[in-house]
Amino acid sequence: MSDITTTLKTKGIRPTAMRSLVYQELAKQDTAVALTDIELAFTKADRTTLYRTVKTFEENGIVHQIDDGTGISKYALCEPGCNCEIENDLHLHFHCSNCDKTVCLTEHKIPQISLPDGYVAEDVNLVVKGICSDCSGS
Amino acid sequence: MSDITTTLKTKGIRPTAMRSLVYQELAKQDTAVALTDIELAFTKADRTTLYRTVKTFEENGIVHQIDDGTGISKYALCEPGCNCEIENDLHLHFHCSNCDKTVCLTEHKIPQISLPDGYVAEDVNLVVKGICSDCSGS
DNA sequence: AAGTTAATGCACTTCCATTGCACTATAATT
DNA sequence: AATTATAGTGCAATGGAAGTGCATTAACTT
Repeated sequence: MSDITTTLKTKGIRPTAMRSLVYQELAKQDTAVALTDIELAFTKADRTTLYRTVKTFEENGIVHQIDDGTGISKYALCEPGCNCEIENDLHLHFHCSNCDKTVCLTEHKIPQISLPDGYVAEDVNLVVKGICSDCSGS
Repeated sequence: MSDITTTLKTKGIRPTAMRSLVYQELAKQDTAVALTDIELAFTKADRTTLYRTVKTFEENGIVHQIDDGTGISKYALCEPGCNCEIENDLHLHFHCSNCDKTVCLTEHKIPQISLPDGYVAEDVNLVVKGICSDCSGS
């Protein structure tokens, strides 16, 4: 039984062939990818299946969804030990306006935010837009 | 000549009747609004016109666009003296998952973010999701 | 192996953002 | 004031992405 199969089972997901492949594809990425990107990697699979696969991953804490401000949802595998639910564990994301790639800066945690009275924070999303190291040429 | 007309002219925008009305409508709001909201306020005007009006406002620094993670763009008038372009002037936004309203917390500035080498920041977007004071009942 | 439950694929819908083009109003020029 | 240029507005249509319903197929259970 492969590593991926074990991982999926551990998270309470039935390890189908499709899911293993999608997991593998996500693991290959060094950036967060859009559903369309995944779709291009699996021309034979249906978009809906990929959509639901990713959603399932998300619900089970295997993937986190990133809103980088482009209006297109991006997805990335959670790091080992990542706990997306815990606010303190949230990291920031960087979106390159040149190559349009979005990366997780997992080592950069989001600072504590103070809110006005009566406001209750459940989730924090911090996206920095600019030029990534690949594009800035430095 | 009305205040609004003057404001528009100062920003280099031709002060048409439509634009003054849209400005007025935005000024009334205490939250950031979606294009659809503006559309509902002006049933006689075309959606495209409103769309382009808001875009014009945005390009000329009268309005800033907010991506609150719902996938729907929200717009809000810039505060007097607001300079959306200057990174230090960026404030955070709060999106209530109960009433679906998005507010600008202009007094809450975004802390300085450190990035890995080679990354150049141009813009920072910080959205906190949770329950707003109206909905939390406190 | 039979039956139950979940996953997949297809078709379709919805929602918002955006564009092209014709028409109209505004501002500039004579 | 009439003419021309420039910019704004409205209508129609397109496109992209997210999401849903249902029939089919595959995966687990006993």
